[in-house]
Amino acid sequence: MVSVTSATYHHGDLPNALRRAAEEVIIEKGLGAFSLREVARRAGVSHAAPAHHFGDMRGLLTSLAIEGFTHLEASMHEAQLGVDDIEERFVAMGQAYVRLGMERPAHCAVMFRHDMIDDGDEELDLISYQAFQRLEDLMIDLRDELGADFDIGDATALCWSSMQGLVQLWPSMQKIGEVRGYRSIDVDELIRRLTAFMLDGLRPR
Amino acid sequence: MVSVTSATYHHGDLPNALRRAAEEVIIEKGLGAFSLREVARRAGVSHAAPAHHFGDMRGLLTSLAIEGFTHLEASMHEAQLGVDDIEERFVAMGQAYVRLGMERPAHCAVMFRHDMIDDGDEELDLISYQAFQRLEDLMIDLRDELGADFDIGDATALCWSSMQGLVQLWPSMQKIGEVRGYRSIDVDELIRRLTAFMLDGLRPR
DNA sequence: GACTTGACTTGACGCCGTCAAGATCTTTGG
DNA sequence: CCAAAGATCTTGACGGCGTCAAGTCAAGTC
Repeated sequence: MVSVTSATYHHGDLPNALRRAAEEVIIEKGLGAFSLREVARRAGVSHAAPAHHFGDMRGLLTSLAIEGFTHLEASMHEAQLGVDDIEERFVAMGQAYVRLGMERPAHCAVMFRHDMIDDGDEELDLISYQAFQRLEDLMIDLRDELGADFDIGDATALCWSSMQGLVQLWPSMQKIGEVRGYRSIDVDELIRRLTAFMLDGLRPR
Repeated sequence: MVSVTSATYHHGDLPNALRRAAEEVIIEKGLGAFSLREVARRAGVSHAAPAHHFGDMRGLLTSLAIEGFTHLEASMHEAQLGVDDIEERFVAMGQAYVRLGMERPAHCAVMFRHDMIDDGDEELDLISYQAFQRLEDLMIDLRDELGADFDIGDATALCWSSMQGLVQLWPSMQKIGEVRGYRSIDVDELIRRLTAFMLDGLRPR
């Protein structure tokens, strides 16, 4: 007979189950109504179980943030694979960023919340910096291939800000769109048009 | 003798005092550690006093958000006064937006948190839409005076997103700047350079 | 001067995060 | 093979929290 106890008493992979439950709660009720006890309840464990794996609430959310940056870094990497044209790579990068915001809103809600995650965490520091560098590297390639001479820091700040801002403002923009009776916007298409503006701004005149 | 009781038992202007206390708490501890009871404590009233004026926590935060949009709308209006050149007006607008994010971080932390404020509030709806329209009107002027033919919705989305994203990402950018040993950046100057990129992108080629 | 109204307090409730202690299963060392 | 050690999770307790109900107090109204 196989050991059933190991599947009941010892959860198979509780840390992951807790992250998934946390994601659920944040998506359903928002980060403002997040509750560690509710997360434990959904994962089918006692209210104090999360503490063993994550220390406290901050630890769990930090873990979610790390997961978010990991996904972001991977998505931005994959988006560029097999795309030769630098401008198309720029578009793909923007689409990858914003698509993550749409598909994983819970992670995005947490990734820059310095008041709720552990800013000093080394793993978080590392992976978020790597994600930033993916973007920065692209901007360097872009400058070189366009033969432009813009400041890398400025351009990176602009692109990063627009994408992050779009993710955050998306619900508000949708609302305005509804008020005006627009038909719902395709995100990928919008990003294509916004990146076109930015490319025109970065191209040498 | 003047009535002292009205200054003790009846607070002079408790709603405002509570908003100021709330702002303090959010700035000091972040929105994640926000507590209505702490706000009441700082305002020197009992823990249930806020309910009488704002109903509940959501009501107080909604009131803060309304204040934030009101300031934003006013700042964007004032920033354009007496500035004739359309491009300079564009720069001034961006500076006004981001400066509000730096000077009133508590308001900004709340303004787009649909999970913590009352989205159905009429006053909030109205003032936020007015603020949005200030930006949109500028984009229309910009298009006309530049003789361009870009889509107003796209351009507004780009500018709004960049400014909002910059406000949100500012701490992270500062951190990266420190790691690399940059000297601290002047926000107004950064906005000037970023808006220059956007203007180049929007100008007819 | 009784009565109503608005402003605030007090007390209670259940939920929350966290800590300490205990229970249960797994692994290890002899 | 079995006991000790350790990892995993539970139970119970604590104070703080948001909110509701009831009460207290000042001020205006007739």
